[in-house]
Amino acid sequence: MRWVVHADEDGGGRLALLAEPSAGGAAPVEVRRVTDLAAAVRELEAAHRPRWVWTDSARLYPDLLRAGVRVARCHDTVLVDEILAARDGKFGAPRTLGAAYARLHDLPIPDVGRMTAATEAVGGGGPMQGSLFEPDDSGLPPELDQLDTLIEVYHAQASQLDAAGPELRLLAAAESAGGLAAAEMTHAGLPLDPELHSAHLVEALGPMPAFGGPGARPAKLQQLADGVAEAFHNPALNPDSPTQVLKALSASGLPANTTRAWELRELDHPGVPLLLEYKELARLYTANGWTWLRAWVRDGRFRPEYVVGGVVTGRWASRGGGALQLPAIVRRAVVADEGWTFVVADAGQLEPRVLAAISADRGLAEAAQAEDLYTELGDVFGGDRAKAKLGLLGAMYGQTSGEVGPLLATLRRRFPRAIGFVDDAAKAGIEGRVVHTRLGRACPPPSARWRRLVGGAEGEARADQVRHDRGRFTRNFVVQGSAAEWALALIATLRQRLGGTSAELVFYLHDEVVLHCEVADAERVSAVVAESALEAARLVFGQTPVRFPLHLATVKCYADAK
DNA sequence: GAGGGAGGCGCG
DNA sequence: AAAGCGCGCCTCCCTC
Repeated sequence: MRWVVHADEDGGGRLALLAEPSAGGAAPVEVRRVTDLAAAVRELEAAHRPRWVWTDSARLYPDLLRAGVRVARCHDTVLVDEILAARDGKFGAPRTLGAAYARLHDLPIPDVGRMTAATEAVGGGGPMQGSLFEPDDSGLPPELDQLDTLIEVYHAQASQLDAAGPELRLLAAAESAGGLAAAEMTHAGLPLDPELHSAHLVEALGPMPAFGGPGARPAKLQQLADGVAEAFHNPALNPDSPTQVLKALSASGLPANTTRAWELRELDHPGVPLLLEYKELARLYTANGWTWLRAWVRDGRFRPEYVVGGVVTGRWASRGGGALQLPAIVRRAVVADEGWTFVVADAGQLEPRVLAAISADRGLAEAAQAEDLYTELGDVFGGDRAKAKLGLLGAMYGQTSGEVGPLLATLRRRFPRAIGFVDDAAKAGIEGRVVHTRLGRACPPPSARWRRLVGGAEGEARADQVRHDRGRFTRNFVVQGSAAEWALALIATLRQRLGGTSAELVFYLHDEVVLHCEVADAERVSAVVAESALEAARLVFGQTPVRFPLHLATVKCYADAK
């Protein structure tokens, strides 16, 4: 059963019941106008668990969640449109029904983007609007009925997915499930104790400065800054300024091309350790200090916004709060509620295992049956695990220099299909072709700038450079993107199977999920996660001997999971 | 004074 | 301009 949803601005909306595919016909069987959309969705969900067809979970679902309504399945039209558009070589359109409609009819893409929280906060909306909220930001021509148009676009997408085959249908369903999971995660929030984080900050930085603003530094940070200035005999030296630091280093006779930590560590000077410590703490202060805490943590929950498919490879991105870069020290303040615990699951060595699966390399697949793939691979390099890891990562990232070259030659000999697979992807990229993930997500075609540079107008070396840059990108795309599909399938399966437990998905980071559940449920939840991981592998890779072992931990504090 | 590129670093 | 992919977000610093 499929219900199409169009929401009004006032909590009501229209619902259209689609005919079963076997019955044929594109016209809805029934259309209802409701004044309380959340209540209507709740009722139909309880009675039928339909597949909901709507424009955009990111816009609609948070309101439903706030009203206490959850749904099992949906078709997210803008997410699916983005996948389909990518396969036509089109990227960067706004996530609106108008863009999907325009693409369907070969019209210019309307330039109506979603208003972000930030633009709303500063009173965006323009001088012509009577309210802060855009009444219609669909980007559709006003004469079109939005529900009818949504139905039309949905049918077109469904037939494109059917024509493309089961892999892409699976990707569309998983991406849509991801859209639901993302909204649910933001709704739930990651439990984070602000007092505890603040205490960690005081421990590292000293007390919070009484007055904010530029130049205000916590005590320990200021001491370090003073120490650096003194060591380089320059009282005015601002350690935040790479330009000034580089000058100071040079004045002290130290050879450095950049002020990056790895390069500074090579230098022998009393100011350098102070500078390194300063940089580390300054990073903490600016990225995850008290300002961050106040902006992003409310009522003991960190609530970032997730952008499903926000990375070209299909990985998620995030907006605000730096959710996908939470440093270890912040994780120390991520503590489960009283009587609750975290179940943290991360996939070990996901990308090389994915490579083994998508390339169907028997040798690598065999190694990928082991708990530690790199140790297993070490035999190839005389038992040297580090070499195995370096070589394989080099193969997936396109590294050729340094000691990786000879390792790669060995790997190529031993695992010809696996290395051949990424080599082929690199070759496609270099030649300006596109590559696809396991389930059919397409990488962007070369840009006009790329074609111009490859044309050679600016010199052979430059042309070579950009061609090989793209080769490394496509080489990695097939692996990273297929790994993202496994993770997406895990999320989709998990949220279906966690019903009946207290568990909620509260964080997701590329190859790692964090669930928050009652202590008594932890064992059962762990089992569900393990089963879901198996199911994800089956869904995405079919029959494969490759194992995707999970590292499972039940912990009170996120930082203890590692 | 807004905007954006560069440098830098956190995460996978 | 760190060998080697993908991001977000901070400050600095230059341009308009």
